Amino acid sequence: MDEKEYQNEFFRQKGFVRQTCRGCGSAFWSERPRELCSETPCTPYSFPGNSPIQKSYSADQFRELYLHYFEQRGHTRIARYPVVPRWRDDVFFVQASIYDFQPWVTSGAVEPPANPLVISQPCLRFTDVTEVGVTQRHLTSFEMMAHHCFNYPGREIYFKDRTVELCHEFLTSELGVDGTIVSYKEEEWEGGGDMGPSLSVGLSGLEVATLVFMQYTNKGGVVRPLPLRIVDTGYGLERFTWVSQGTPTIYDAVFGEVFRDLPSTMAPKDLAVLVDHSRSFVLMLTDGVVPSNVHAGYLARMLLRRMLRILARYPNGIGLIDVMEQVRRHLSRTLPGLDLSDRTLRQIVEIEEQRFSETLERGRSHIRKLKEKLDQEGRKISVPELLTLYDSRGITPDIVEEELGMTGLSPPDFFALAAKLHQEGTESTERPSAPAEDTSPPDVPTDLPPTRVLYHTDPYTLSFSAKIAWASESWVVLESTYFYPTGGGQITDTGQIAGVPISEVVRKGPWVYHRVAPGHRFAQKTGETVPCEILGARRQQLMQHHTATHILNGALRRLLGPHVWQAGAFKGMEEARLDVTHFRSLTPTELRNVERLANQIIREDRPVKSYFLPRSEAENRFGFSIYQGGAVPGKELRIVEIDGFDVEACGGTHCTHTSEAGYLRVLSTERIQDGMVRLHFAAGERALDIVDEQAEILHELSVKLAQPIINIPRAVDELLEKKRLDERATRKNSSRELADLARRLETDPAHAIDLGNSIRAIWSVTPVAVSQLQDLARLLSSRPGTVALLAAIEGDRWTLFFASGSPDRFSAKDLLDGVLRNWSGKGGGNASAARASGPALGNPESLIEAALTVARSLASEKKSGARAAV
RNA sequence: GGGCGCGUAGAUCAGCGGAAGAUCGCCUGAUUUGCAAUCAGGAAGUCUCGGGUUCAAAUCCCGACGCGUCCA
Repeated sequence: MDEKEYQNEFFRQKGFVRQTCRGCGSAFWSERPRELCSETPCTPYSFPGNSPIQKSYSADQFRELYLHYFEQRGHTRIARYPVVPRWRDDVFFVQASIYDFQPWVTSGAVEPPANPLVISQPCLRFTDVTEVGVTQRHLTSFEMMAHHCFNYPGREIYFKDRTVELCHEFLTSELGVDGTIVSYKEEEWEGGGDMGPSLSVGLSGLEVATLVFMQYTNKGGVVRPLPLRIVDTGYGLERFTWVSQGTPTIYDAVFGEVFRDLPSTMAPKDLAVLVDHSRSFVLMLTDGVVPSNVHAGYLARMLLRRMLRILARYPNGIGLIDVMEQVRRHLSRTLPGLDLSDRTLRQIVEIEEQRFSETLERGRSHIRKLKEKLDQEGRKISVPELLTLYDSRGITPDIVEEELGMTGLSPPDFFALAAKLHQEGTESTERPSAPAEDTSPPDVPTDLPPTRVLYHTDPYTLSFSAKIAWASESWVVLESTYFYPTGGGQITDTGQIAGVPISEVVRKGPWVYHRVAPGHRFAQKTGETVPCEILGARRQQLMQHHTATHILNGALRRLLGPHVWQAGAFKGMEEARLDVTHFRSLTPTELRNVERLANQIIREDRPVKSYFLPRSEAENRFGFSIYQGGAVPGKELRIVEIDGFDVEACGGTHCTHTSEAGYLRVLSTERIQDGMVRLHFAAGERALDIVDEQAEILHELSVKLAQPIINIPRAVDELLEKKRLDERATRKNSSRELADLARRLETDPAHAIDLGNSIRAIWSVTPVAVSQLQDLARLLSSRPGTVALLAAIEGDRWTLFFASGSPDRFSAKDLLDGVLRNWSGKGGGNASAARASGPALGNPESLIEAALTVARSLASEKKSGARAAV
C-alpha cells in the first residue's frame, strides 16, 4: 500500500516521523525518532510493574472511561450486539465490532444506528484457544472498544486525521501516556473484499489498538475506491486494563476478582483457562448457542470439554457448574441483557458433563482393548493410531497416556499433525456441481419498476385487478400484486390471472414473478389490466401456519428459556415445521405445556400487528431476538408483533388476531441433530382435520382389535408378542422338519451308501430351499465318517452342498474340486463344508452320480494311504 | 458444510468373505454362602435398513437412516 495512504494532517502538524523498525522492518510513525516500533518482539513487554498509564483501571472503569471520552467528542454510545450475529449468516460469531454493521451498513444499504458512534463489543475468537493461559495475553472472548465513522459521498464526518488525533489524545491526555513511546505501525487491512490502510498502535511492547480505514474494494485484483469510507477502530479493553494495572498477565488484570472466589489451590494457568472459557461459554449460551457436535455449538462443547479435562485433575475440587455460576454472576454485573438463568445453565452443563463422561468411557474401553493387541504385538501405540483416536473418537493423547499408564507417547506437535491431516483430507474432496435445472424466471428489462407488493398491507385481499408490467407465455410480472411469493419458509400462493392458472409465485430481484401452470399459455400483453384471483383456502391455511409458527416459537422460548432460537421453519399446506435450538429432546410434559400455552395465546385473541421499522430502531426497541428467522435483508424490517408475547422480523402473511389460527396441534417432535429439535405441527382447519383423522384411526383400530380405545396399546403389545412366539415356533418347526428329513435319509439304504474306508455318504436331491442346504448338510454330516452330498435346482441354476463329518479324513473341498473338473460351475469352501453353483444343464441326479463317483475314488485314495495335498 | 469412526442378544462389545460369538444380566436346577457367591444347564438375534458384487455377505462396494467424533 502506498506510503501516502498513511500520511495525514495530524502526523504532519505534530511533527511525527516515519521510519523503519530495525527489528521487524515495518514502517511506523512516532512523535520522536525511534529505532524500534513499540510492539513485541521489537520492544518487549515493559509495562508489568511499570505501567505507562497513570492510573490503574478495572475493565468496567476503563470501558466507561473510553465510552465517555468519545461521547464527549461527538460520538453516540451504542449498546453491545449479541456475540452470535443473527443479522448475517456467513460467520458463527462476532469477531470484531465492525461485524455489527456488516453487511447492511458497510455496503451503504442501511444507515448506522448513529454516526459517528462508540461501542464496546464482546467478541469471540477461537483460533488461539490452546494459547489461553499458556501465554500472558490470549483470550477466547474479549471486548473490542471502538469508534466508527461512516463517511458517505458529500457527507464527510472525519477520516484519518481525526481518528489518529482522537487516539493519540486519548492515550496522552486521558491516560497520561508519554506520547513519545507510542508507535503507529503501517499495515494493510483486508476483509470481505474490502481493503485499506491501517495503523497498529503499539504501547510498551503491546498492540493495544488498530485504526483501520476502509476505502477500497478489491475484486479479483482490481482495486477501486469505495463510495462509503469507513473508520473501523478496535481498542482492546482487556489489553488496556492489563497495561494500566501492570500485572504480569492479562488474566490477573481482567479476572482477578473472579480468581478470588475460586480455590487458590489451582494452578494460575488452569484458573485462567477456566475463567476465560466460562466467560465465552456464558456469552454464547446467552445469545443462543447450544452445545452440539456441529456448527457453532461444537465450539461451545469444545470449551466445556477443555474445562472438564482441567477440573478432572483436581479430584476433590470445584465443579464446573460452580465456576460457571461465579463467572456468570461477575459477567452479569458488567454486561446488560445477560438473562441466562442458572437453571438452564446448570441443565446444560450437567448434560454435557454426562455426555463427555460417556465419550471418555467409550474411549477408555476402546484403549483397553487396543492395549491387549499392543501387548501381544509387543509394541507401543503409534502416532497414526493416536491421531485416529483423537479424530474419530475425541480421545486426546493425554487420556491415552493416562489409560495406558505411560507418558511421552505423543509427539509435541500432535495437534499440528491432527490439523494437517485434516487439511489434506478436505483439499482432496471436490464434487462437480450438478447442473442447475433451469426453472428460474427470465430476466426482465432492468428499468422495469419494482413490483409493488400489497400482501403486507392487506393479507385478506384475494381478488384484485392489476396492470401487466411484463409477460411471456409462461411468466407474468404485475405492476402490483397480492400474490405471496415463496419465501421465509412459507410456500407460494396459487390462483389465477386473467383466468389462467398460476402454479407458483417467486421473487427475483425487485420483481415478483407469477408462473403460469404447466400446459397453459398466457396471452395478455403488457399494459393490459387483468383480473387476479388468489386461492383463498390455501392462503388462509398458510397464514394460520405462519402465525402459529410464531406463537409456537414464542411458547417454546418462554417455557424452555432464551437459549431457544428458531433454526429453520417451513409452512406448507399439510403441516408446518419448526426447528429450534435446544439441548435435548422435549419431554412429553414439556410438549404438552408448550401446546397448552400456544393454544391459550390463540384463545386470548391477541392482536398481531405487522408494520415496518428502520432496522436500527427495531433492533433497539425489541433486541436481536427479532432475528428468529435468520438474517433479513433490507433497510427497513417488517416487524410481526404478537401483542405482549412475541416479536419477529418476518415477511410472511399473518393473521391479524391470534384466534384466527384456530387451533394448534403438535404432531411429533424429533431431535434432528445434537442441540436441535424439530416440531411438526398443524394449525387451523388442517389441525382439526388431523385431530379427526387420528380419532378415526383410533376408532378403526378399536374396531379391528375389538377393544376399547384405552386398551389398544396393551392389545398391540399382545399381538406383537404372539407374532414373535409364532415366528419362533415356525423356526423350530422347520428345523424339526429338517431333522426328520435327515433321519429318514440316514436310514434309507438308497441314500446312505458306504464308500469304503469307514466313510459313509448320504446323498439327496433335496426338496428344501437352497438357503437350507447348509443346515441339512451339517445335520447329515454331524457324525464322524459321514459325508453329505446335496443337490438342488432353483430356477435355471443347480447348487451343490457337500459337508464332511471328518474333514481330516475326507475333505468336502476336494470333493467339490473333483466335481467341478467336469461340470461348469463355481464354488469353494473348506474341508468341512463346500458349495458350488452353476447353470442347470443336466438333471440333479446326474450331478449326484458324478459326485458319488468322485467321492468313492477320494475315499479309496485314503485306503491306499495316498494323502491328498490340501 | 466436510473428514473419520461406529451400528451384531436386554447391556457392553468381539468376529470383518466359508456353521451367529464372549462377558454381564435373565431363566431352571444343584450347592447353602464373607461382601458383585460358586457349579451345571437354558432362553434370548430380521448382525440398522435398501440395493449391488460373489458359488457363498454380519463381513466387500454403493446409498439411506441413526449415533459418536474432529475440523470449518
